Amino acid sequence: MAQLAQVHPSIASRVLNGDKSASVKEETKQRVLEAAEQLAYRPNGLARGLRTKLSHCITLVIPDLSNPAFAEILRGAELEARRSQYYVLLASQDSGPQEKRFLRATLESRVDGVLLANAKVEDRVIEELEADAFPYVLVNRRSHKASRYVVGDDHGAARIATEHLIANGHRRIGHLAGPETADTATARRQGYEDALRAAGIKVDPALVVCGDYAVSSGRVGLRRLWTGVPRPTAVFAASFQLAVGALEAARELALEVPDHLSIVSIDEFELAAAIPPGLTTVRMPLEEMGREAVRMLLGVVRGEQAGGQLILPQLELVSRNSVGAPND
Amino acid sequence: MAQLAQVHPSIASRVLNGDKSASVKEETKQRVLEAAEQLAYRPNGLARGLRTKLSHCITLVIPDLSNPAFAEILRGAELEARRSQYYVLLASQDSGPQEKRFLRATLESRVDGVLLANAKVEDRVIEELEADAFPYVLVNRRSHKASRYVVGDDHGAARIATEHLIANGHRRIGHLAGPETADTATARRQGYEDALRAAGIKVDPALVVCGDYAVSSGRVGLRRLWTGVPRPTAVFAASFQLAVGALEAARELALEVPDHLSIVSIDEFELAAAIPPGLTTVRMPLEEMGREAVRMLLGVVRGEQAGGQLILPQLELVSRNSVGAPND
DNA sequence: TTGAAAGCGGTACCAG
DNA sequence: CTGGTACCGCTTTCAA
Repeated sequence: MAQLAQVHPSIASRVLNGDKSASVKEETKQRVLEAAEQLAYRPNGLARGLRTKLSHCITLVIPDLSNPAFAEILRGAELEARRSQYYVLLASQDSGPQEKRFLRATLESRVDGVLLANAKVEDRVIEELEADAFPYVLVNRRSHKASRYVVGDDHGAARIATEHLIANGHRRIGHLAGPETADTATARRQGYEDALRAAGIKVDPALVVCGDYAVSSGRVGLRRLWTGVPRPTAVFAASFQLAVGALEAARELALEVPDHLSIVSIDEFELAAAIPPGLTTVRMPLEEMGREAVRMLLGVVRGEQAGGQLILPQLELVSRNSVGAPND
Repeated sequence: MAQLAQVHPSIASRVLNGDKSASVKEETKQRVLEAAEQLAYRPNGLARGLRTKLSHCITLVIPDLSNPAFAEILRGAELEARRSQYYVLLASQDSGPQEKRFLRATLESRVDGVLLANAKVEDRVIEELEADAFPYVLVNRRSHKASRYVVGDDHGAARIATEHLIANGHRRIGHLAGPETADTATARRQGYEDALRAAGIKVDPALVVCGDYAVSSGRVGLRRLWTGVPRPTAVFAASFQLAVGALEAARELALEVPDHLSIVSIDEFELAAAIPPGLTTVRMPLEEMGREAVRMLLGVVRGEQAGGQLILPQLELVSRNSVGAPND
């Protein structure tokens, strides 16, 4: 490349990197640019990375690819990364002994930073990252150990969902909660409880079932709620999958939704419309979370920004047909 | 690292890479190993890659993350890559002007190979890859231009689906086909037609609606089919999303499934059980496709294998409640 | 304004 | 068996 332009490699480097401080004769610059164009020249990323200590890659750790919420986050992350000429290296956590494993890439200095997306990250891992001062950002997960995270407004979303039920006249509102280990789940539960209290409704622990975010949890959860006392007239599900499971159980129980039971959930997907009778949801800004997390991470990598806690406010109630008035 | 063990870096390298041909005194070897352990030493991947010309990364190009089928493929790919100490770099095609763009990584010699997963890859791209002798494998997509691909048995799956309908007594079977530009779609259509012919049923083009693989296509497609002549008693949808759309339309049309209309589709997901009345599907080995594609790709990278065409045979009819006898 | 040289952190191929 | 050395392809500093 350099020889085609008949210049020294260092000059080529300066030109191609748009080094402002370097002064290069206009004619020479042109020669370089033309040569580069002609050869469709692309500098070797590894060599460059070796020299500059920047790999231009980040890792995204994701617990479960089949969860559409993570697909959204991933998409946002990839979009934003690309805008900054960064690549996203994927580490799905189900691919073996977690722990250090997914940090291998960081240890090999293959990546400039890590995004931890609601992974069941051990606090220990965060501490280590923190101790090494290695750039990382939590996505969709808070932690008091972590100095940087990007999350949605889980509390607010849960409030909106619950208030929607209350506005429709419900008083005995059940909650299919996510795992107690997930702070998204606890925040949503908080929001649910706060909405009830704000409406002067007593919070009844018997109306809350904890499980994980999976479809099967929603199924058994709803059965439990339905056979319990008091029996709810509406249910707020902490995740799309939980709602799907609940709907499934309702069907098995021959319950009409929303006539016998109303259901709302968090996280909006195209499929929510497809499942009869059409699931009412609260949209969380998942893609935006991915974007913002990358933005924050790259800010840290570039040393422009120490990071911080970002709570994305955008919420939207997507009203369909799974909510109606209580029937008793 | 080398200095802790008090050996020359080259020795350390030999030991750590388990170079068989090199002879190293047992004691020295131990010293190196201990030092490496103690420092939790990980060689710099970039430096190593620069030297060995192997980045230990591959790119996976995916058209659309929100399609669960690709999530499955991705998962398989990631699993298999990890087994071979490889990293997967993600390039979702919706992230901007495609074309060369997603090949940037290859041009920067950041990756050792590319997986093209049913991307709407221009033939030109394939030709280029071929011309450069750059390792690549098509996944879930055939092309006569391509010397290597891994696909499922689309034709067979379509046959199984259609035959299932026939076995249930249907004769007027409609088909919601995928885009004519996708060879998976054409293969499925072929399978559908062949199954009909094998059963002595005349193929009627009026019973086939082409669209894309999206939910909305399924909705308008089913409406078209239902209002057309002849009116089908059953429909074979070429994708899960198409089936979802069809189910949606059926609901709008107040059709009972399967009483008024039977539906089968290809691609098995957990959600298929969740959508009333429970969608009967034919499972395609998506995860396996991802795995095998990576396997093939790495074989090529290592020069052990020229590649070839791999058609994964595993198919499975997952019978639920969306298929019944025709009602007329 | 340009050229030369060093070096990022390894690996590979020598000679000792 | 071990140590030296060159070099992968680029950036950066310094001298010309």
